[in-house]
Amino acid sequence: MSTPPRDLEELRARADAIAGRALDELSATYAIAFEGREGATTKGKTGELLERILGASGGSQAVHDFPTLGVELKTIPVDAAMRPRESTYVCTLQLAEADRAEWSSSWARAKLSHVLWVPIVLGDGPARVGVARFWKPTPEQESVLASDFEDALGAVALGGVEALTARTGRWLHVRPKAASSRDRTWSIGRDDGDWIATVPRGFYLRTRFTAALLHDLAATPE
Amino acid sequence: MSTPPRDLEELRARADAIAGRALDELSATYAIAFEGREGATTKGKTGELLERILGASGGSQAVHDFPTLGVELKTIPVDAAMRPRESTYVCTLQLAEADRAEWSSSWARAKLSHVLWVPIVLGDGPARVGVARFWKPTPEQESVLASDFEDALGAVALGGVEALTARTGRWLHVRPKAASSRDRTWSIGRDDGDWIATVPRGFYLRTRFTAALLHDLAATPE
DNA sequence: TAGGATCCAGCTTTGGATCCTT
DNA sequence: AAGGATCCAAAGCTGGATCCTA
Repeated sequence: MSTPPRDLEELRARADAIAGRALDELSATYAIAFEGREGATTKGKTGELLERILGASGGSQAVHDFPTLGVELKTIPVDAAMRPRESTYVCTLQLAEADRAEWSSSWARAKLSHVLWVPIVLGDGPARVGVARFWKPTPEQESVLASDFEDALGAVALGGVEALTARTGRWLHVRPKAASSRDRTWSIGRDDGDWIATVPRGFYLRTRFTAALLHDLAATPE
Repeated sequence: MSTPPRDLEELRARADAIAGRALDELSATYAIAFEGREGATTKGKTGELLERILGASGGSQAVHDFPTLGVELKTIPVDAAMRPRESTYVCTLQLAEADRAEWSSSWARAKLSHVLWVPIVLGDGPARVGVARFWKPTPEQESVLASDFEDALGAVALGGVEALTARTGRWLHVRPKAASSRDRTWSIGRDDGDWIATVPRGFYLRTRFTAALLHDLAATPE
């Protein structure tokens, strides 16, 4: 809908311009279809609406939402106290390449290196856009994320994909990511080097991490 | 049943002697009545059994279990991983004296100053005695306990007993302690200085504290 | 009433399952 | 298959209620 923002300031200005607006009002203003069923924010629709309003590229390629700025857009549903209700999807885990992957060159790291967090405030009234904030991980934050990432891949390398559960990882963890649990992709299994069909997985940020992050960002001047 | 132990070494030796023994076997050996209903460890019975086996004074007076040693006995039910299932009772909160109480002279502090923790391991088989360990709070631990204690009494002093909930306190917190919620004792209420009838309360150590504590003790040589 | 504690309904968190679009 | 995520049953935790004995 919108053209890509030329720079960070333009992106920030666009985000500021929609802070406080209700989602259904925005979809009408920008003439973008947006129907939640029964008033619930529906799966993925909000993210796509904000992408189009802010001028993100969209599409399924493995590039940033704002390629020229290297910035990723994340809409995050929060309650009135700015606390997220859910974990946040980061990207797919390439199980077939788990033995070769490294944090430093990973798509997860690239995505998380610069994020524009756009809270979607779900309170008593209609869902509204909150105050957006840019974030880059501090060295301390990144070292935890890196260690979580490597723990996950290490688990697959050592014990096969069955050894990797959603319990692994302090802030970044791995969960199924598929339309159905019958979906399958290929991974290394437990029995030495055999390949097995297994459900696809994705990386997610735990709620306790994004909750602390949003809290910190709200307490910090821009 | 047993005479009081003469010193800490004798107490330790008695505790070591029963480590690994099943509770019903011990009750038979020592000829002390002990019936759980349906195999569950029943309220208070286990503590009383261990008191008698180890030679604690028993009774309801506000003195240590081993008065000459200044040691308190705490039986604590744990799972196979030495994780407690429940919070641990410390002592009654004297609501009527809440405005004058201080940690340094409190019965809570005296009780917690030297504890013999006796795990009761509840796993697949019958309930068994685990490896007992002595504990004295480190200065860091005690400062948290002191601050929890003072937060609790401060809440009563400022806002009345209604302001004090089980949410107050990081490690040490306050909960009802009565045979029934109709039981009553006297406390300061919210409406300035009025005394109101309210349910009696006790201090408890939260499970997350005793879990960390047992974990640390198990990892530490004697 | 104090001491020995556990019980258990309800709320919260966890983590596997699922939905839609390109 | 990748990207945008939320759904929701079951496990875990919290904290008020309760049981027994002296």
